[in-house]
Amino acid sequence: MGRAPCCEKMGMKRGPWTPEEDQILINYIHLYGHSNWRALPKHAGLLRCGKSCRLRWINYLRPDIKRGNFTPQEEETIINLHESLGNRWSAIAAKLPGRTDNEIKNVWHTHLKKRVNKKQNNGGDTKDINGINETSQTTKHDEDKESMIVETTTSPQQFSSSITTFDISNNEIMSYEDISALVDESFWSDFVSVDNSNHHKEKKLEEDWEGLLDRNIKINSYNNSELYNDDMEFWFELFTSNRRIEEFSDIPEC
DNA sequence: AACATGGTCAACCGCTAGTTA
DNA sequence: ATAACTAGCGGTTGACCATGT
Repeated sequence: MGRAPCCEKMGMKRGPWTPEEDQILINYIHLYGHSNWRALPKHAGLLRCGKSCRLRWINYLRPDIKRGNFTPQEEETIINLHESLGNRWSAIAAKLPGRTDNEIKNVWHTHLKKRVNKKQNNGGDTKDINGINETSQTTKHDEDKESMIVETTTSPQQFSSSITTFDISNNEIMSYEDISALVDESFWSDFVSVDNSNHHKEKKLEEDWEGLLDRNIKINSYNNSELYNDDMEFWFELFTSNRRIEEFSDIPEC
């Protein structure tokens, strides 16, 4: 069996993502989900390979990503899990809500590995990692885990700390309400079960998307100072509203 | 001030496993 | 059964930044 080519190398853009590309990707996934990464960039109008889009979404754009420094508790968890799981970063990430395997891998190689090695060389007192007394921290640790999960879905800071923001709330570009207007109640169930032969429905979806894309590209006015404020409000509102979270959770997992 | 060095992290590469036709 | 394809994973790279000399 021959290895399938990752993507068409010719004409595919590489390197850091621009805010425009991020916005296109996030808007597209809001509308259609990501059932087929390979086809996604073509339909979304992105000059990226599907793999790159997937990585960008999973490691950076996903709404439940928790940004910022790892807490001592998280670091402790990583060290403990690494001891039992080894370099299975995705398995470790599964135990840390809002953290990606890539991020955990990075923090392991840059901080934690050294710390563990040092500890082992010193004879290793495993009770106090990062200056934390494990015994006294146990209950607090569990509480922190709980609050960590809540924060993951409610804190607007995780988005404001991100380099990239999206002006989805800006009326001139594309508000969530705009997207919702395009996406009626039955959209997701219809879309998820869409029959490939149903060209009419697909055509309509394409038209909706192209209209959205057109608007965003035409405007092409990135005023970052405004963007940050509006963006933060948007995400805060989005993730503090149960109704919206439910709607958002309809995006199919891959 | 200029350069060297090391740390950080986003993104890419190549492989494997799973799924579909 | 198997070829073709996709998603996901872990390792690696390279750009950028901070700090040291």
